[in-house]
Amino acid sequence: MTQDELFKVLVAHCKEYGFIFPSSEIYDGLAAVYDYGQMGVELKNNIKQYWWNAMTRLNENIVGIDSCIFMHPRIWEASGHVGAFNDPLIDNKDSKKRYRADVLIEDFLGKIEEKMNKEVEKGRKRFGEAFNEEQFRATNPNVLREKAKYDEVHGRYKKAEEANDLAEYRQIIIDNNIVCPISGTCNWTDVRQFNLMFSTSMGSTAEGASTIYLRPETAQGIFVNYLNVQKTGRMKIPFGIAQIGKAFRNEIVARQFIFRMREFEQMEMQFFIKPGTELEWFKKWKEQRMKWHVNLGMGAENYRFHDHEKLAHYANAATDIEFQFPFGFKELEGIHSRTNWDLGRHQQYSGRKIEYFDPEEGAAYTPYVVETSIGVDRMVLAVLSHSFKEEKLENGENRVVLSIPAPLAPVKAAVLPLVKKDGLPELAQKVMDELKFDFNCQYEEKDSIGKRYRRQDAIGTPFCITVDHQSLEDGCVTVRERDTMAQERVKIEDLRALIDSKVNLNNLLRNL
RNA sequence: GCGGAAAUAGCUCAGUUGGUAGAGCGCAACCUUGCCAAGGUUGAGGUCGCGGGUCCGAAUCCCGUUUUCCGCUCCA
Repeated sequence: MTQDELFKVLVAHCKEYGFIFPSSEIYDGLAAVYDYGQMGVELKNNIKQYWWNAMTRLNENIVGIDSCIFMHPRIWEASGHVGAFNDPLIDNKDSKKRYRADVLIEDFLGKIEEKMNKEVEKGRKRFGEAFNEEQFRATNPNVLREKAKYDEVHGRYKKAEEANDLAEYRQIIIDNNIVCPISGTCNWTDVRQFNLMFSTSMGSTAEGASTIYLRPETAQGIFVNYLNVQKTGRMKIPFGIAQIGKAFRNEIVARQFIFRMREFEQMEMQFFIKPGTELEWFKKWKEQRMKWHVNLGMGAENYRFHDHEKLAHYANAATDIEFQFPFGFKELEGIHSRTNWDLGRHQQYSGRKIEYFDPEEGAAYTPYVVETSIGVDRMVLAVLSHSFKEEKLENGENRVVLSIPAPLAPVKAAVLPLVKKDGLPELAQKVMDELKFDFNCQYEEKDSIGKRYRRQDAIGTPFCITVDHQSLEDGCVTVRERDTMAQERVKIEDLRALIDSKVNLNNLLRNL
């Protein structure tokens, strides 16, 4: 089976066994929106708990918050999202390629500059020692011609940018005969604005309503609460604030199942530090986060760092932790050294002083930030795609099993009476009562025992506990392990400790 | 958003040159059995994605539309 086919089978499996459903399915679905089902939500909650506890319990200097999706609109101006999340896009009708209109124009300006520089180089060669670049640029007709063109286009471009004049963008492209690099033609569509932020209005009357955005990232909720947390929690630098929450991006194309959704969930931690120490902390968090991933036991070879060469406007170092998904190595988590850009901007836009008085330094500064940001849904997909296996058994039959790391498994144990008579269901219910407070358990008495084992394999239940006739006499049950299918007899009173030793999240956390 | 392909029962699919839908698995109840997807009986479940059109008659032909997949494009 190719990776492509495997992915399709996985998507079908997720639906069939109640992990992930297409949203609004009875109304034909809603593009790139998915709902978590009865199994998916358990898996997702376990992942979130693993992260939350790793952050807030294992680090005394990291605390959590839960900020709102609605935030003051000015926050998104300060963060740069209002500007940068708005791309003017244009399509070439012949090649069917889409470009950012502003990038096309900027590339064109770059080419003019190149031409000017070439003329200057020619002049330098011709005049040798006597060459005066400034004078040459001011007098050479070839250079002046290009310069005039550049100034004209640049002027129009800047004006259009300021006014957000989409028609003018297109006119600039047409007037200068800027062609598509693929088709070589100038057959362009209109320029359209794509706002990647969802907006809605707050206020119940139309007149009093103001436009607000659904947050495109959870990070800003942390930054705007920096002062609150630092002061009320008496936090001392270095310290971190963690948050899990929904974010929304109006992606032009959202695909690959839950890998890129329009509504998604993030787990972000912003770590506030002294300026100048950011690269040291960046390195530390890179290591820490990789350790958190590898600790799940899904194979260190399935992860890698991908350092960014082109950095975002706010960052002075950035890397991704990539995971080997069925469609290749893709970003799972981002770690960014965000400098003091965000806090600085909020200081500027809000007018509030956002600083930290460092007693050791005897001075105040705006803290630097190292961010770790991971997609919950991507994590769910990583676990599911890695765990999904189709095995060929000795008897020639196939078995579908989800080898989910036991502490993350939705159901920890299934309690199964071998037959539904002779008092076995009653004893099995007692076993359920023994276990249900500590673990998410399922009770099943329908169908043959083998079939029930397979059903539990398909949802990744680590343990099946079978109550048989002998159990009535010796108080022992059969514990069947998911991955090896090995069985052992265990006393009912020892079950809790045995299961706990394998599924307790704290065992994972202890290794961090 | 563009191009290509697809949509029939919960799932996987069949359905011939147009004649108002079938299978296997699954599901529910009961009987029999009991350690790796057993057997039997009975039953529920589909106006064939949606909306138009052609036709005496459309799951089937035509147009539109929605959704999904693949490829572009975009991706802090």
